Amino acid sequence: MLLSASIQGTIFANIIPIIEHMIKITLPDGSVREFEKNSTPMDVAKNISEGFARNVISASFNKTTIETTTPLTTDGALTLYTFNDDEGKKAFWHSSAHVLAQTILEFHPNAKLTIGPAIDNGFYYDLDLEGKMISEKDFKQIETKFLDFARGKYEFSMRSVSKADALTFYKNENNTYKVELIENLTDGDITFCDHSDFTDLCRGGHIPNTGLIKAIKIMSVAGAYWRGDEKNKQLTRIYGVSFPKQKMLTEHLALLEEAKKRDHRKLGKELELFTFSKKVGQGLPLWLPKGAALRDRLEQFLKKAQKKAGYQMVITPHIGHKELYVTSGHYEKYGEDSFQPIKTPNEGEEFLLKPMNCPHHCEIYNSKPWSYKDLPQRFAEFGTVYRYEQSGELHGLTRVRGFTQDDAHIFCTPDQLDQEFKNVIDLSLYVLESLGFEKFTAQVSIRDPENPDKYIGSTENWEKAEQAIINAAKEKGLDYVIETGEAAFYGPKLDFMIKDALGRTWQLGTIQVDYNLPERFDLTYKGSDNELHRPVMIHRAPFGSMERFIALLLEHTGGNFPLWLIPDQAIILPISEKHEKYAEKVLNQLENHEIRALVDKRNETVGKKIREAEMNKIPFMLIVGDSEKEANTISVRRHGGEDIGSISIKDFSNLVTKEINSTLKTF
RNA sequence: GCCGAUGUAGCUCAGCUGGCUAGAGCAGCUGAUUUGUAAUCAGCAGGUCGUGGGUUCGAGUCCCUCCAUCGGCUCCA
Repeated sequence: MLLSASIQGTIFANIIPIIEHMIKITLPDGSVREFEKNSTPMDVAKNISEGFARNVISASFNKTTIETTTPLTTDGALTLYTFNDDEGKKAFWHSSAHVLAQTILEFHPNAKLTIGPAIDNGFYYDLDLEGKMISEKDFKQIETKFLDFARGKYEFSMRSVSKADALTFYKNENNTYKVELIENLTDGDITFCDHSDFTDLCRGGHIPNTGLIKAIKIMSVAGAYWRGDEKNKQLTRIYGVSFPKQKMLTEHLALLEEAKKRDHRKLGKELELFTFSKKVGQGLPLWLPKGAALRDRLEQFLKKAQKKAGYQMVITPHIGHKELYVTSGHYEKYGEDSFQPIKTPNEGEEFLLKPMNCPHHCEIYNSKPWSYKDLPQRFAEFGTVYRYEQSGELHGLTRVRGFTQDDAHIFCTPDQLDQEFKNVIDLSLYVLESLGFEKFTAQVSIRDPENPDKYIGSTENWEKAEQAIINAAKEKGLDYVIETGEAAFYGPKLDFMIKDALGRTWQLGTIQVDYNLPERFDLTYKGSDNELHRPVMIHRAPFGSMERFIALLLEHTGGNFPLWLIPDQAIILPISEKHEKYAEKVLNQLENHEIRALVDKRNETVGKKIREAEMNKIPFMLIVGDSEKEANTISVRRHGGEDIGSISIKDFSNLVTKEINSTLKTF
């Protein structure tokens, strides 16, 4: 559309004598201004104000990204972006990727360029260095050279190139990657971007010139497969981030440092929640007493809600006969990449460490005949499963080889599916809300229609399942995105995605609709028509896994867990040895009020005890000395320093209860 | 698994281009101190420098193997 409009413009300009012609530009605030035809977004910006124009780095016209130098030839809606806008950042970082590629070519003239997009927090460029490598030692000189180029204030300019010319250009460079990209493009849609003596295949969206980039930091170098496919060659990916001001880079790096303090691996160690041991094995978390207690509290919380929601707890073994997983289809799909089967010494029977609970729950369902009147049946289990994750994929508690799912499987009639699914959404939202997760995205994962052999089951059932999920998400008013090709092999799913301290997205809760396992396990129920019918199955885990959920909760709260969940709610700090007895008495009374507390009896100053209680993130410090003993009170200091003053234990208990009730609602 | 980096005391870190018995703070232990809202003082103890090889007169330091961890890629039932 845009292209044809500009071609038209060119034709008119060439054929018809230039007539003064005005166009109407609508700005985001709704105001309309008139400009001469062929004015650029930068002209518009200057018309608004010179100061503003200096900050404008990118633009979109009728919702299509254009250059700030692109002549406007028709009436339309124009949005101008600065670095403060996401669009502006995107243009800034995308442009930076061009300069990065130019810089790398200085050091490695034979490097083959591939792609270099802007990402959420910077940009990267993938190059084939043909055996050469780049390591952290090279970053400094890359940054220096980059800034040299940036200071050249080279303008970015776009030009259309015919498919044939584009192919010739990159064939001459022996760049098979670009050739492959161009071959998939339509002739007429191909554009190159030039700046300085550097040229790249590019669809556009740049800042006016390189001089706007004042600060650059090469963040890391990594291997990345061409087109994201493991079978392809691994390229060198260089990550960077750039800014229009040095100060912004400094602040950005400081922010990253801050985020590292919330890393669950660091906090988990500091707060003595969990640990790992090389001897036990990588990816196999060991829960310490405080962590285990916290985890148990989370489990009790969910069990209580689940009981109300009509779930029943079941328990299944940690291993299962290989045939079980052959039946479910998991063995075919994942068997090769799993921990290999355990063989019994005499019979040679093969067992697998349980990689998921669903097949076990199917067999529970199969343990007796069901009537439609019995459904839905909801079997829940905190089931520990083991999966062989490749060593490089392990990550703290978020990606492990042994973990516990807060799993449940709902077996219902097709008629009950919608309601059951919506009930699960309610439960999932209740869980997220109770733990203070406000920012999350709901992701609907559906099949990839181009890869049908990745999935089992009939197209008809898949369509039903996908529709059921989308309907439920809509009806519940979830803000959801649809991801094609992200479904499980047996069914589509709705996942709740949460970001960690560094902005990486993780899947927590999940709800999946499954028509396939019921087929494979031949699950049935007797309908009102006295015929056997197939139930539908919902797999769901509101936490996802205890491990990952607690990891994300740690990063979100920075270790300041909700009061109802935190391991130690209060610590009693006797001023000296002679107040120990009173401290014990206070502890006893707190226990009667079901407040989790401990006494710091060490021979240390109060100052030191407070310091350590602060670092241990204990919400309340209860200082007891002569005056408290006298008045039968406690002096309450809140984590962070707030002095609540000297109050009775009953008042303190009320305070704690009130605070807990404000965050923890009943389901 | 692949690319890049890291691995020194329980924790956080120092140890320059290879050169005396490997250092510090915190934690621990012992003693003194009996303390009022973010670190009381002193002493002691603690390390086959991730593992196994190699180069060298000599290796925490250089090279290789493996293991683990970190940042990515791929994968994620």
